[in-house]
Amino acid sequence: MATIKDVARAAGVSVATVSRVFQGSPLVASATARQVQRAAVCLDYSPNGAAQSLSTRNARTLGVLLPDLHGEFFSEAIRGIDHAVRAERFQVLLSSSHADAREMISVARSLRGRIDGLIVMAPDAGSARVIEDIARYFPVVLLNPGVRAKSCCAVSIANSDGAHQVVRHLIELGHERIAIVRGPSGNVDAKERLRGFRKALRKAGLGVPRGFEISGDFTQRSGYESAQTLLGLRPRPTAVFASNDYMAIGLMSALSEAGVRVPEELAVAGFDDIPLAQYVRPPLTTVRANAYELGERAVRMWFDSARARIARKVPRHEVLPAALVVRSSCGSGNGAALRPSLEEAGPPARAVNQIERERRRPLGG
Amino acid sequence: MATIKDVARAAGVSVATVSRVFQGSPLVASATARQVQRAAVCLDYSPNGAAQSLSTRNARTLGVLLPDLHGEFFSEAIRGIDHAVRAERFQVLLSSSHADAREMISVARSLRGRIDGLIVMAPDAGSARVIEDIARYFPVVLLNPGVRAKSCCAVSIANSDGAHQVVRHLIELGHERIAIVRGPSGNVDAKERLRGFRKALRKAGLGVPRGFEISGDFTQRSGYESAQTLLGLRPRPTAVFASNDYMAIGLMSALSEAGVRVPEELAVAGFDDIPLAQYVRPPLTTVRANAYELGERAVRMWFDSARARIARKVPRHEVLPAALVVRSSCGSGNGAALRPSLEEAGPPARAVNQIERERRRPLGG
DNA sequence: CATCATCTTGTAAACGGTTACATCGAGTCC
DNA sequence: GGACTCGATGTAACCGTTTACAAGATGATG
Repeated sequence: MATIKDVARAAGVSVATVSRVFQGSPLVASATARQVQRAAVCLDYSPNGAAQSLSTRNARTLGVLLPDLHGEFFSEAIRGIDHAVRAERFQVLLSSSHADAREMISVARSLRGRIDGLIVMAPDAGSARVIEDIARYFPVVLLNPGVRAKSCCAVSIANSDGAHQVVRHLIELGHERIAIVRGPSGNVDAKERLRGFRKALRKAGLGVPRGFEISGDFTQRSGYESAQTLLGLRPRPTAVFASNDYMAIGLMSALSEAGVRVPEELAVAGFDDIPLAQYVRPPLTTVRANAYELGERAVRMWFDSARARIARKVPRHEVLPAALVVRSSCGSGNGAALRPSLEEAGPPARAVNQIERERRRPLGG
Repeated sequence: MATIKDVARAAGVSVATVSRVFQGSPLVASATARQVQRAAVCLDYSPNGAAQSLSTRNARTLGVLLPDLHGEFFSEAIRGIDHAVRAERFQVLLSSSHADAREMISVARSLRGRIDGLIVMAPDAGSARVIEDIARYFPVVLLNPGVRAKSCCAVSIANSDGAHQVVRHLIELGHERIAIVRGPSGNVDAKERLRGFRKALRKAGLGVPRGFEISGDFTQRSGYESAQTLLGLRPRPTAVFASNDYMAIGLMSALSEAGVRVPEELAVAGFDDIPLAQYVRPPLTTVRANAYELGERAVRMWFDSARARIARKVPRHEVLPAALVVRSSCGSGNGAALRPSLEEAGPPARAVNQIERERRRPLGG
């Protein structure tokens, strides 16, 4: 592989000049620049990234630490991250499936010199110390954090508010016995959604009967299995809020097998609005949590705070609004209505448009 | 940030010794090693990756070039890649959404010095030259290639065989008018699946009536929209093979809206066996293309060929068997039968077990 | 013509590691 | 006790860039 020296020799100039040419420096005479370029092409040269990183002390790379990347929520988040990162001509170094905190820290440390910063998704509570530790090495942006790490920016989804909206929607439809399938204990999203659920019921003066908070772990299977518990409850709930779409879909699948009609006998709602939510039967009423945008924003926030080195003392925390998406799995059923959050700060216009755009054209038109 | 020199000074040794300690070299007296370790912990030191890469000429990083990472197939593939890469204590540098060949090449070049090799997913035909070009820089493994690039290893899915199996299954169920919803033109997977479809019909002595090959682009929406075309066909097909699961799901959604019963009035089959395929109603008969394993194998293949520098002249090409997964969307309908390929080389035992393991437990047991 | 500013280019010192080679003690052997 | 071996450690060159600084060329200016 050709190095900068080879190019310099071939072009009859010094390495400094070659380096300047490749950085588009205006200090090089255009005739010289042309010569250098010719030599570079001829030798098939391109600069060595490691050497550049070492010399300039930046890697033009952002690290991404994820817990595990199952499912569409993650893949959408990564997509958002990738696009935003690429817009800055940076690269993404991805590392996922971190079992425990120690492993996470050791991976983060091993990235020193290869990345300029880190996007960390740590949905498990109790990792505050881990984050603080990592944040000593690089500027970190937290994705959907439960942990309010003091030293870094964060962007999260309005979990509690979203859950609140969807449950209020159920209540407005006349439901009074509403159950929830919870997410993994320890998971912050799950916890917040549960909080929103309870708050909505409390506000409406409804209680949560014993056994109406069923445990789950965000997998389709756990949704599927929750059906059994659910159908055994007396009095039976008339509606159920699954803490994410995967569980809602697993649940509906089980209900269909058991011959329980949705929404007539049991209304089902989810959370996340994964792309498939609109394609299951009946289409799933859910809460839009835009994973793509979540990733995108996190990256933008990172660059913002990297550019403004000053005032880093005040880490920002953005909350992405969640929007109720009404389809027919809860029986209100025209499959078209969309109810953006009214409580939410910030204009929901964007999300609405997005949803409008992706709506399927009616058949047989 | 502490450097190796700081540690050396603090421990009262030379940088060479510190370096040795961090590499676990046996040449260091254990007392000295302890001192160094203490100093390192104290200074919160960890080695600079860029410097290491520069010095050793390896980056312990594999690049991954993807076309775009929509949907679960990609996220599963990445997951497989990530796991396999991590098992070798390497990192993943991810770069996706490459619009055109030029961009792909320029990104690949810019990675020089930061990666040791590349996994490239290039489902568009005609990129052979791009690949060859990139392969001059690093060892490349192709993921699901249509292009038979001569200079690099590849791992792909038995697209044609899989399609052949599923269509034969339809034929065995008695269907004679079978349509296909095609994938994007130019996409190699799509092309192969179409080939398998045609072959199965030809073998059975069945023709493909005019208009029975409907165009699509692998998106749910295109599946949804294909319903309209499909229902307009005379004579109407009794079964349809959608070239991937997303389209099959979109299609079933449209059929449900149009009041067409699946599988009674129209049998539907897909391809990929994405996790959700078993949770839609009716559960989708499809072909298992294990994306996770695809990614995993690609990485393993890369390491194999990296270790055996010799005999690189003979790039291997693995084909991952595809297994028919019979659920009820085609009407054979016990939702349990699994028919592994009989034509397939290699033992299908593994895939079968996997499918068995993930089968949902019956409700109310 | 000497002086000076301006452009262009080169020299060489970082950047933070790795590692071939040299060195130095302490045993071991005869 | 000198030669030799062997294990532990240090010295310094090298990896491929960037960049502060020096320096040479050129043309303008007084």
